[in-house]
Amino acid sequence: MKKDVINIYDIAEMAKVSIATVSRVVNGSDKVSEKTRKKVMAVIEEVGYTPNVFAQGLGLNTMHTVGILVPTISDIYMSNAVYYLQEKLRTYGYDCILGCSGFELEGKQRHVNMLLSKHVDALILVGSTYAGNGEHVQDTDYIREAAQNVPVCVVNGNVLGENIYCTVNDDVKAVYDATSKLIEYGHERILYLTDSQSYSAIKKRKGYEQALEDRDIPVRPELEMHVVNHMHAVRDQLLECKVAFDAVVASNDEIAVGALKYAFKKELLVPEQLSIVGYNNSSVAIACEPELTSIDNHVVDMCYRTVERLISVIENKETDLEHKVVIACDLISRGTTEF
Amino acid sequence: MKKDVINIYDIAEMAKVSIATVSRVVNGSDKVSEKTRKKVMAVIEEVGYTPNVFAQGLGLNTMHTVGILVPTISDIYMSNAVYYLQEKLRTYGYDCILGCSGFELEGKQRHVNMLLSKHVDALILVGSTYAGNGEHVQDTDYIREAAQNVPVCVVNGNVLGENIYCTVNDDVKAVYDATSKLIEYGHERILYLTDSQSYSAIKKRKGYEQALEDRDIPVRPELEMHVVNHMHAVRDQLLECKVAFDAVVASNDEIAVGALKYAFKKELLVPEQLSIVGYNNSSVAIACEPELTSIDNHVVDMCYRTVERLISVIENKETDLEHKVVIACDLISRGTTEF
DNA sequence: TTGTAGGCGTTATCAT
DNA sequence: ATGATAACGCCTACAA
Repeated sequence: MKKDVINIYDIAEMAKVSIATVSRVVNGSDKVSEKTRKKVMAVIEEVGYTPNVFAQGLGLNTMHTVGILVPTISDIYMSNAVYYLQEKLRTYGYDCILGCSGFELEGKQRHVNMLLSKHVDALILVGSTYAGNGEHVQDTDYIREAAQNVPVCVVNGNVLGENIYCTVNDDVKAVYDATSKLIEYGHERILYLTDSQSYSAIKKRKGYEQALEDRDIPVRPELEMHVVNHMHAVRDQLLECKVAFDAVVASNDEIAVGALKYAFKKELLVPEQLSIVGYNNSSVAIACEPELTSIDNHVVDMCYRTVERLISVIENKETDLEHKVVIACDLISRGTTEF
Repeated sequence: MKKDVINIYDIAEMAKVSIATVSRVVNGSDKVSEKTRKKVMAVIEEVGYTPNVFAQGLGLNTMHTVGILVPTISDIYMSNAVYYLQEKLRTYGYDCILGCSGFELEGKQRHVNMLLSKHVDALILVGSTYAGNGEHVQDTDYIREAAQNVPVCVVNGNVLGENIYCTVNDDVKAVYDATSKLIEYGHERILYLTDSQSYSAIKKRKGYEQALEDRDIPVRPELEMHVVNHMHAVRDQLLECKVAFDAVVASNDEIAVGALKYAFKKELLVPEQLSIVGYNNSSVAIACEPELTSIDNHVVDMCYRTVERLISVIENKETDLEHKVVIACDLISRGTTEF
């Protein structure tokens, strides 16, 4: 079944040169006469020779591969990010190897080690879940440890440490602006809904609270609700709770759609009686009716910037890059708000 | 920056044994005395030694890795599939390396070769785009070629060839049943919407046509529309077209939601004046209102079965497996149909 | 410009 | 049960 694999010796023999010469041709060395190069290339093309990556890796200790880790790929945000990351990496000649770590520390550590053991040239962690919640700094120690071996990038999270490069959204400002708009339009009882305590969730809440404080509106704890990340669950939770509210800021679009379903059930007019702002500007934001006003976090930019910086670290060994780059967000206005 | 990597010689020296013994311990050979094993393990644990995968690969020509190829990961169906595939593969000790090939032949070929050049132990192609459209059989030649090196699995597509294993949905039956139901409920002018000519799209249309024919309802070409896979595009296309219809069967949920948006714009009552059936039972199906009746293709089952069969091929070298396994679909009834 | 030879870290086949 | 040693396929000084 298996095709017999041909190696550098075969090529050398067929082209009547030494393996060193073949190697030079393959690696584009300029110390080869044009004539020999042509001769060798002809043979290579003819038999379709590809260098054995293991042997290459053994000597060079690299495979031109970067490891991408996400908590779960089964999430629109993550899968988009992975798509753009790998697309950009390809243009630089890097392939990627994927890991889904789950949200628990143990899984994260195991997967980081798995990727490191494959000798990836770098590690990209996608999602603020990798940034811990700021309370237990030691929860991100495994990242700093990994960074001793290869450069580590964190997309949408901030982790301090040498050889770690972060790209984050300006979540505080985005939510601050959205909340401010809601206040401008007369809303005072604004509900903040989130499903996590991650780095970015915390920043979003901060933006929410700051907007209220700046307008001297009290921040009420009962208006900061923790929910399960599922549309129906959010809807039901809202139906059961007794607090009054006239607007919702959600930490992702699914949650926001859950709020929309709540309004539908209660026969509230949207946006007149209930305004809703989502986050991520994903496809569910336009699947619903009215369509969701949502904050676009520019995943494409984030990913491209991340890869560009990473490449400059890998190839130029630049180590004095800014450790954190901030990407602005956009408010995309649709039918669930008056603005 | 880089930690000095320790190797099998270091361990051997520290444990005062030969590298052969260390290798045996690492690989769980039973030809090692309990005493030596303990001694060696102690050293390994202490310094945290992991075998170099390149060196291992060089000798064994495998990395316990399978390549997963999708046209794009930025698609709910694909990202879910990848998630379940890699999850299941992990339980068998295999990691995965991901490629996004796009929908063009050239990209597919390039990525298959890329994955093969990494010496993956197997290849999994996700999506009926890899099955070609049945017209140009030679378009799948590169898959048969790849199958000469490693087993190839196709999820949701059928490709003939030795060492190729396919898992497909019973799309014909699923759409046949859904269409039949619509007919039972009095619909006669049923629109079939699709965005592709892939293997599975063709099967869906076949189910649609057969259901009509079996009830002596003529199959009208103008009721089989090709659309762009985007909700708004579908809505607009329907708004412009002049054919009358009272039901829609779509080849995925996004398209179905597009039809729903059309109904909303035209102020049609759903499901009374327009019934809609989607496909994939994805998250957009429950984001809209009324929620979408959709055909669930049991991605989880598909993926698990695929991996199980693959493993039995890899590990037991079983080659007499059925080349095609069919997984049934379920009709999930929601608000866009009367049933 | 080209060739020779040593090394990369394992695994596996021999002896012992 | 253990150890010595030859592959595995490539890269790269160093020699010619």
